[in-house]
Amino acid sequence: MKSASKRDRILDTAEILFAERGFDGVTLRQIAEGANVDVALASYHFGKKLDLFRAVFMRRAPEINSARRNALEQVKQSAGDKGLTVEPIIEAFLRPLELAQETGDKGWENYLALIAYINNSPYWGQQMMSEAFDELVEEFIDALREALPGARDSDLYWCYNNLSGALTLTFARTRRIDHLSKGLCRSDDFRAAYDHMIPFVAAGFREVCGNKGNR
Amino acid sequence: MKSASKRDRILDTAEILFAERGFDGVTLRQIAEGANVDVALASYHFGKKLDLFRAVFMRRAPEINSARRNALEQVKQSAGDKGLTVEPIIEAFLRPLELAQETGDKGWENYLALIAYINNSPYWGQQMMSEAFDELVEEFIDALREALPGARDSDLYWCYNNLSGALTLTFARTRRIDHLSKGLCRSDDFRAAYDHMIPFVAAGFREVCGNKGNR
DNA sequence: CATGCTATTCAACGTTTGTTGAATAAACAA
DNA sequence: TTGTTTATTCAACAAACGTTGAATAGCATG
Repeated sequence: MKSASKRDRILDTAEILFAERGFDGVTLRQIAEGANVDVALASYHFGKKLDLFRAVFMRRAPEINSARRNALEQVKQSAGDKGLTVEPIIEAFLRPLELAQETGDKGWENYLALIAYINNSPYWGQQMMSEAFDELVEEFIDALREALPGARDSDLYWCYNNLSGALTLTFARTRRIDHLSKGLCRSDDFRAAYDHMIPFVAAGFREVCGNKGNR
Repeated sequence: MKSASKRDRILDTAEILFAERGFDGVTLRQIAEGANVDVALASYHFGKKLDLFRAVFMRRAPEINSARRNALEQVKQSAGDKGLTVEPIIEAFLRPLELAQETGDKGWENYLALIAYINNSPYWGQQMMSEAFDELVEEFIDALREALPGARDSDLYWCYNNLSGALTLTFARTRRIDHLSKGLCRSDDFRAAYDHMIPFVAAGFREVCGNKGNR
């Protein structure tokens, strides 16, 4: 991170700090200090503090979307004319995030923690979330509708809400499960988190959205 | 809220604002203004800002715990020697919160939104969460272990994590599902949220924690 | 009424905040 | 080389921050 441009170092540091402490919990001076840069430089490159936050948020969103889109496309092709099933769709939605978290690039871990922060903040940020991700989410819900014929739309959306919540808490890596399980589970064991989340969520969709025969 | 003591008005207003904007997003002066009270009064009653936050957080926790404990006790008695099953346990864990949100007392809605905020904040608050709720959570996990004989402990904890995430997002009432579903679902329709969450989560537990025959 | 205790306000403190305009350095074009 | 644009620092601003100590009011108990 030392060799990156100062502009990028500001983004990287802001990503870390915003993810940890939220928008209001971080000062521009802390970001500047972490990036080894003058305070005024953040304003020069990004404008207001909120604009910097937005830049951090939008930087990695396209990469997530394209990874997910590719995975979904592959699931559709594999299914062929046998028809779509629930679990592979859920997997296509979730696994790209696990892979991002497992790259060893701490930036991705921080970014997803930032998403967790925003996704649970009612006051602001929802517009950013929708702008960045909703279009592709709709495509996944379309696929699930196809895999669960006869499902009510409202049921599908409520199930997606449950999925989103479970995923978000995993992003946050709060270490609460570490404490609760007395070390048996670790918040940063992404493999385990997703391996449990995927069948859990898939079973929930099948239960709530009918189609109980087709398992 | 006008007739309540100034001390209580501070707590009520702080509850609203902390839930909306988080600890760092709220100033003592905003709280004082909302409560129609001098700034210094918050410090007089509660000490530091963090102590006020803690007071807000701890105020309603016991009531949740006792409501949940009663519900769990009733489930155990109803089960008798037929043995515990998953869904009633989940229901005992969740329904008391729906009831709290449906009392019409906005304070409960705000309080639970505050919980959502803390539960997804990695930086701090986890100690408060554990202190307030973990003891009873353990009792619920014990009950689930009994209902799912042969389940691995780690599986139970990961499933609880999924449950906790889904519940938390419901607390937050971010209105994102409203937007996504084009008004078909509403974040403040608690009945619908819990009616979908309970079977969803129960199915997830059964799927992941084995015991697939006993449905 | 006087006394003591709690609740509340007032005024102010030393910091820290986000942001800006001018000054300087670096990179690049002609 | 110049001149121009971009990147970066410097210094400073007014505003807002949490917190405190002293002053005032309310309200009991004696």
